[in-house]
Amino acid sequence: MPELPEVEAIRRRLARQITGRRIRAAHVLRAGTVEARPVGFARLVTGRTIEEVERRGKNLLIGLSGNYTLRVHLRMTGELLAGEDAREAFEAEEPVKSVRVWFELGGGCELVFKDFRGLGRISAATCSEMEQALAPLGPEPLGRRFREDDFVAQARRSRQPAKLFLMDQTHVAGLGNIYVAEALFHAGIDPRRPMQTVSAPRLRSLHSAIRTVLRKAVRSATLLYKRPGTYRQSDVFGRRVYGREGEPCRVCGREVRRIPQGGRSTYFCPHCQR
DNA sequence: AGTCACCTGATT
DNA sequence: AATCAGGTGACT
Repeated sequence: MPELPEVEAIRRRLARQITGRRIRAAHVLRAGTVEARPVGFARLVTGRTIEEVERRGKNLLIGLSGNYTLRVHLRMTGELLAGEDAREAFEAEEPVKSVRVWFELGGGCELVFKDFRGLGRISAATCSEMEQALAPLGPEPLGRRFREDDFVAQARRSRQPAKLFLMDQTHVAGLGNIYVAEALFHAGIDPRRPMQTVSAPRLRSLHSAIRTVLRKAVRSATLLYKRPGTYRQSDVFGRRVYGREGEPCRVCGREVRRIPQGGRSTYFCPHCQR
């Protein structure tokens, strides 16, 4: 489900709920979800205190005492819920099918990783191991290290179609199918066009479009996550092209098209994006 | 660079 | 029965 803005919204909510709490126990209900043997995983995290909740790209990073980090990647349908949210999630499901990992925290608080498709992943490692694992990720698009010249230079070297270039987390971290489509529309770039052939001015406008689109989405996702679960990203954000196949482009009125790229759907306006 | 597998469910 | 779904990594 989530791309950077949703993960950021989840992070903010979670930080308030679980920071400072101790992990009293961890239960792995589906072995495939953790990247370790379940017992080993539980042993690694139990007894540690949650010091912070951070985000890198689409990864949630839960900083634990003793220089440990818990990494949660929600993939398509993962949810990480704490406190009230966790309790509700548990109670709403009888029998419990989609809860994959369950943590008992101090003060009777719970932390639940739910994921009906089971593609999400959780891992635990020392901080330095985790840094290594995350090293391939490109810069945070909303951070200072996402520099326009670097982005343009990298783009000019790539023959990848624009859509695939942006989906590749090593160039920029945190974009997914929706926000790539929206950013490319904003910048007026055809998603099929090899990055190399996009003009420098357009690449600069893409750099800025990525930030604008994401900033706006973070704001809206953060507001909507006051009630997690009820949230459907597609209802929310003022999408220009994503999911609008056959509907009129909001700028030129022509039909928005959908094409397959990299095994997934790309939405764009062939008139506005060249 | 492209395709597929990983899972489950909703929709056509 | 087939296709689609906001992601990623492992294959050819």
